[in-house]
Amino acid sequence: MSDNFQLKEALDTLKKTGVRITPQRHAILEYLISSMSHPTADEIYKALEGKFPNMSVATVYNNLRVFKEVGLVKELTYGDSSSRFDFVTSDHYHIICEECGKIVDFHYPGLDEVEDLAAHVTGFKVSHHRMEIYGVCSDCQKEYRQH
Amino acid sequence: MSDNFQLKEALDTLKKTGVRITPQRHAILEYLISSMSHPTADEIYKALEGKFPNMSVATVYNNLRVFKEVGLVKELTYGDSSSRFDFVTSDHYHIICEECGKIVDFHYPGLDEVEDLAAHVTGFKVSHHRMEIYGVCSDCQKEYRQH
DNA sequence: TAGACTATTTATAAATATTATAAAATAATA
DNA sequence: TATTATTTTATAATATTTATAAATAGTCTA
Repeated sequence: MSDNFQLKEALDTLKKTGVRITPQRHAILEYLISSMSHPTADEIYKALEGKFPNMSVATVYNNLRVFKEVGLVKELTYGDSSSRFDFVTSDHYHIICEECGKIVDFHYPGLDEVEDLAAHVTGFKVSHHRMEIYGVCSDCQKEYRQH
Repeated sequence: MSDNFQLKEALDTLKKTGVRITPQRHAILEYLISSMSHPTADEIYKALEGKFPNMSVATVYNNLRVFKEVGLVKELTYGDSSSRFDFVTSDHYHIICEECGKIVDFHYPGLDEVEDLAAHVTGFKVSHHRMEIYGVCSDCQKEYRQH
């Protein structure tokens, strides 16, 4: 699935849900898809400074909220100060390096069983879950060995 | 396991790790254990205002950090603005109501298998994971039906 | 026990992320 | 084209958390 296709689909979703496709929105989506990372709002802002010299940070926040509302983007809140934003593709989880902060995707079938048990025990009507794993990435493990 | 026993154990941990047991620390721990909730730093601060009229917010933050470092407390970062702090007892997870924000504990064996797979696929050395489930609690489900 | 040293608390200021507001600009619609 | 609604910008406001320095309390040793 190419970046271009993902972008087209995303723009389609916006059209369907009646959200205007402004140049800023186009650029933010494009960046989220192509960057292959999980940028903060500020990182997005800085990355697009060249193209949009007078874009406001508020615009980035506003549109990330809009994208979240139509389900194109997920907000990730880790311990650190600022949220990170992830373009939603398929069911994948994240593993996060506690040394350098790198976030790597990995795929796993999904934890339906846990959801079912929790629903049964607590009486909740479950909508979704969140899971991530923490550790030290191979690069940082090497670092450690050298010192 | 009574609150009192948990508190004693916690104080013991502090002693072992050479962390001084000040009245403020005692009170914060006591509150975390007895409250059975997942308070924010500010909630803790407000709850102890009576006992310690001139305690600083910084003290709450400082000590929560200290407790985290010795493993007595976990910091939970959800989407909302402020972190919540949870006294670590045993391996349990949280299910969170999207309507009223209530957080309920539930026990589950632990997701070692996911950790192993992630470690294998990504080359990370895994230390721990985080998982929580979102849904609507039974109270809020009732609310909905009435309106 | 006195004195020296260290850890902790307090009070305050600072940094930072995010949201709110109002005016200007842009796009959509009739 | 005139009107209306949406979006962006610029700015200010809010709130959480951290940093700093002085004051206090606790610990240790001579």
